Amino acid sequence: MRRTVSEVADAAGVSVRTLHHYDAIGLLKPAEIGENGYRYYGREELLRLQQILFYRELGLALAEIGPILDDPGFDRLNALRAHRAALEGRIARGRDLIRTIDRTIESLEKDEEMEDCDLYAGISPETRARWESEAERFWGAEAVRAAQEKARSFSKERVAGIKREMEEIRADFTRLFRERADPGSDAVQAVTARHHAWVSNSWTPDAGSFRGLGRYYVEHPEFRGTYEDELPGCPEFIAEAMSIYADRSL
Amino acid sequence: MRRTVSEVADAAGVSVRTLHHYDAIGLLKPAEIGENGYRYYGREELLRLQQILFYRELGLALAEIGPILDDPGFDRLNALRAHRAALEGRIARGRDLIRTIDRTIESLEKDEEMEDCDLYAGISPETRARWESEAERFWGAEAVRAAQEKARSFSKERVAGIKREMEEIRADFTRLFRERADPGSDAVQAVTARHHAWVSNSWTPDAGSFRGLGRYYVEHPEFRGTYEDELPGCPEFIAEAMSIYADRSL
DNA sequence: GCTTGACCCTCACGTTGCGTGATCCCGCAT
DNA sequence: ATGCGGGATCACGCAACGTGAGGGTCAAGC
Repeated sequence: MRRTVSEVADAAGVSVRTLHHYDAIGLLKPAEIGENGYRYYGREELLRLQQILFYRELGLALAEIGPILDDPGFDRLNALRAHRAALEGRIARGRDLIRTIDRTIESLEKDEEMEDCDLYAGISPETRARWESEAERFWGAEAVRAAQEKARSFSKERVAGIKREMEEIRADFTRLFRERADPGSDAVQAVTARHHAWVSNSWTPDAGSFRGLGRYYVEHPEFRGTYEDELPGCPEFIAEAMSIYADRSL
Repeated sequence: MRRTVSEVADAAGVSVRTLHHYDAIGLLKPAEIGENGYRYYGREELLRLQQILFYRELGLALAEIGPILDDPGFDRLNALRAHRAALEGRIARGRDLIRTIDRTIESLEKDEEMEDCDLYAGISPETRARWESEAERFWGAEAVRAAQEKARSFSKERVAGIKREMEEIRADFTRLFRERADPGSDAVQAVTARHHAWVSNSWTPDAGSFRGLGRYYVEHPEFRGTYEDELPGCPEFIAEAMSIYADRSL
């Protein structure tokens, strides 16, 4: 019932080197070492390896796994909670980074293809894909496809007009956000109503259904999140991101 | 206008060692090196450092930043998109890990405080806090506080009855999930109706409002996600997680 | 002119979790 | 005897610096 390194390695899906390493740092010692110096592992060690891999999978450092397995009275709960909190922090940070990257991408694209007369010019393919999947969930794939079909038939002037109007509403929202206007105020209501009317005129496949409009708008690059949810970033985001450092280094 | 290492380091918020390192790997060379061997930086280098820090902040590797800054024709868009995709993968993985950790924590707690007669016994403080904040967003802090007040006055028998009923509904849902029952089927409708009725009787501060019930239930440890959204994990999740490796190593 | 303290330099090892050789040993089949 | 498919032990390499060790330099006060 003794297994060699490669047998254990194959069975557990790790490399031989990994077993050597775990042995070297004292995390998993072989049950027995032959006269020839060979490492031999038993059932006990296999179970321990399983647990090691389980905690490793959770992202715990090898140095932390040893104590957890060795001390039965170890406070696994707190160890896990701490690790969980760290993970949440990393996720939140990752989301921030993605937002910044999206805005960077959009800015770069704006610079590059200013002449593009597409309705989606200046909006990253990622964001556009998100919009579309959002819209499909609310209105159905059929309705969205029909709307896109219709949009393709618009004249250049019509497209330019729509884009301008969209820009105006965007500018209004930006101003309100900047001023941290009360969501219940008349000014916000007016812009929201104008936005809703515009969306229903220009975009909504079924004008009768306003469900999800808020969330649809949520994904606009400038206003990510619902109105109550989160304040938007500055449009000159690159300048803003740079200024974090510029403030200190100039 | 020439700055020494520590001046630049203080201004940019990095360490002197970092500047040494960037010099060593050729990412940021000083504008000039004095006869004494001192590094002196100019405005040009400060701007470059800003950009380096900007991209570093996005999580790019130093080895990737050099080419981006040096080659004006470099495809920044694709570099950023690739990085974005990597970030999304990391986030998704992080969420999976957190779910597994939550279930592990809950299981450990179940083992430890089985005798706890609290309504929330066996549910992690994290999950409970999420439930509460969810509920507050739907019903308002006032209503939730009142409901908790009322719950505290329940007799032990009443609490036990509620928990048993909750367990039954949970078991029903689990079975349906396991069988991958059609969300529109009568069986699912029946359980959902029973659940709604139970929630409205036992918990809903305002019995007239069912808004958000779905999302409320979503956060139940066994069914994370809406019904259409995501299948639940096995209750004996630890065994399941372990079996990933057990299959291979036994 | 000398000391002092703050600042600069260049090694060079430590961190994390192994991957990837290089070189040598062991047992079994031909 | 020979070859091959395992073993074993170093030991360097990776990313992005942190952290001393040991030793020159600068500006200022005495």
